[in-house]
Amino acid sequence: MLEQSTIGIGSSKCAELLLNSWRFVVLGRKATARWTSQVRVSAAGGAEGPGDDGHSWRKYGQKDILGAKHPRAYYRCTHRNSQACPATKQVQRADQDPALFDVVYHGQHTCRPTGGRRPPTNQHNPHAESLLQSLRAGLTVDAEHGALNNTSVSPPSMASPVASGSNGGLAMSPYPVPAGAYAEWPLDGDLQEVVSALTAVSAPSMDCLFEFDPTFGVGVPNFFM
DNA sequence: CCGATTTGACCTAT
DNA sequence: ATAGGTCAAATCGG
Repeated sequence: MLEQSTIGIGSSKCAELLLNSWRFVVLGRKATARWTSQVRVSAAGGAEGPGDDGHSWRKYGQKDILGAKHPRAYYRCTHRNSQACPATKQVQRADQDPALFDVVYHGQHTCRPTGGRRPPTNQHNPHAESLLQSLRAGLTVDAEHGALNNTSVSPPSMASPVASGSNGGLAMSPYPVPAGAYAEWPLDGDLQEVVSALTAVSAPSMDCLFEFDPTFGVGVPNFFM
């Protein structure tokens, strides 16, 4: 189900996830990063905005940004009131490519997707869990503690390199993915692998899960699904 | 009717 | 004063 390939993992780390017709390029954040993460999302086909990332958001504002061609939209978790979920995100269309959106996530979701009973988020492996959750949602989280316990994860299974420089990523699915497609994301086991691979790649850096080279030329791990 | 979006005003840090 | 972020009333849509 999950077919992953990693290419030239070097000092430049930039993860690119291809999910159906959505492409996720995970960028990095600053050293002081807390729970924020940048994700560049491209909507394949003529989709209008980033797809559903697994959470329900409510837009609460929009601003024109200096120097940016397109306005930035502000969203917060729909369950902010009901469950005091602090998660928010900002979405801004990239200047050059109108099909690209930069999405910045802030905070972790503490809301329960389906009114469950266990305590807000989990206390067990905040790191692993949130990472998984985030990956599942199509984003990534900046590690704010170097402690990103890669301890509990299995050894990375770096697949053999694939000459990918090519299908930049729209080939898989010609049409936009309907909401709900996320239900078909890899199972935890697979995600674990992804996570471990990613953490392994960037483990050396304590502040950032992913550091990225603005000129993301080479050494880009790719994960295809 | 109710919840989400729109939009200008308001707030705050630089 | 300016820019970025948020509030909230009006509006929209199911």
